[in-house]
Amino acid sequence: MARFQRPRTVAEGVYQHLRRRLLAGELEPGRWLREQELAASLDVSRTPVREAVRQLAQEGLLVIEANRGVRVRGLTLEEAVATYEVRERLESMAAGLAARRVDAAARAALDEQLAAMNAVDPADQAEHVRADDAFHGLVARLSGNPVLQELVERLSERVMRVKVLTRDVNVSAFAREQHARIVAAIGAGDEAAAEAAMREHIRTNLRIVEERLAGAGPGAGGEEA
Amino acid sequence: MARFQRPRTVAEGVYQHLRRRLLAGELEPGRWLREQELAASLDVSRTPVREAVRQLAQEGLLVIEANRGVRVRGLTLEEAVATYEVRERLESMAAGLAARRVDAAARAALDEQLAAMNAVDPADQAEHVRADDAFHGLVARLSGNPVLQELVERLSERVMRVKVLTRDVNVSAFAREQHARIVAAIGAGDEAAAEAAMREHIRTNLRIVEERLAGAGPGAGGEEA
DNA sequence: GCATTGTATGTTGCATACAATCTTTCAGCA
DNA sequence: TGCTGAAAGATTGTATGCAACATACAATGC
Repeated sequence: MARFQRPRTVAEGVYQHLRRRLLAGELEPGRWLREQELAASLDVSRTPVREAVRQLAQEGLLVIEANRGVRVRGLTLEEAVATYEVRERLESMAAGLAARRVDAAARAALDEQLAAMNAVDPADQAEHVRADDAFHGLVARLSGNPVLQELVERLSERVMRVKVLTRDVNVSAFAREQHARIVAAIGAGDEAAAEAAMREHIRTNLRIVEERLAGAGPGAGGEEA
Repeated sequence: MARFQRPRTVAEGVYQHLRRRLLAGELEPGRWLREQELAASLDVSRTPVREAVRQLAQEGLLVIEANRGVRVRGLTLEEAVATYEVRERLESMAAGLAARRVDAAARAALDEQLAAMNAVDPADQAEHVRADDAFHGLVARLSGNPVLQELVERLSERVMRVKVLTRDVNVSAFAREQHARIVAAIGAGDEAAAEAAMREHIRTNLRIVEERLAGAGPGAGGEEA
């Protein structure tokens, strides 16, 4: 069928399609994906499918095994913890930089995003994950450091994956308060406070993820030899 | 001719070939690369060339322009500074973590790498860049955080590119002393000292890059609309 | 003279056919 | 019964042909 309107290229359409299904948790970890099958189901040839798959593999969502196929990548507890540890450093750095160079437009964007997050239907898990990701992406963008922004966005895919696999939506009033504190610190131009607020926020989330992953056992799985 | 021994796949061979030429500064920024021409010169088809080019583009070494071709990406001063700022955070984090979990094997590896760096022929610029990159990669690996390691390695390509384009080999005795200090701090298990030493080392390099890029004008260029 | 449109060209983007490689299975044999 | 090995099957990896797209330039109408 292949009805993607937005993307200019077929390969990009396939990429977005697969990425969406992966981040939604629709394709469970460990599952085999065959290029031929994907191509047939999307009514395109193997070539653009292959291109999309390679890109997703490089981003860490798929694992290519030589002459064997691609599998949906799982997440170990160690990997999730490692991701959050790096995230803590990068995003607190971004928050600090954003506070240093904040202006009226930045404040408006942050307030708007904050309002959008609070307006999300509490039952809509996927939408919450998306909104939270957009908030963190905005902070990264406001840092003014494009390299930092790129790395944060790259990690955000794994973060979304962690959230989906652990069902960590973190909709609590506590999370809202942390978000508000981050926005306030950045808006006030208080670099140290912004860094600290972001660090605390991510540490809180890490604790939640650790609890759920540890409680659920290996859970996500899919990383055998 | 296509004589690559190591890689198992042709696409990987093309990738390594192009990557090497790019990091060596052989392919100047702004230059157009045509798939057909590359394929013909390597005596392979366009398919693996295309795959390699896409990967290099995603890594930030090439820029794809729709239906027009790929260009070798240039580096602006802002981008170089942004890269080093992020690097400072990530690699100091890595040094600290490495110090926290250091053991005999790690000490041996660090000493060995340090000796290898000091043994490099001072005239061999490319070898110096490689050895320095290997040192930083080793520290990242010793951090024990695979996500951190991956990001550092990803940035290292741009770092090498910055070094080649600015001809920053930084062979000075000062740099050697900084490397030694980093190794000593990690070996002693002094987390704070290791972080500080790495931070200082990268800041020094940033200053050198800034001077050279600013002095040479836009220099590397190649980022027009 | 200027703007607009038509056309030529070079490049990527996609589809299909073929080759190489790995896994698995099953027959033969100790 | 367990083991070796070869052949078959399945999947990725590569090559090639064709179509679509973007740009540049010439032609035409205003």
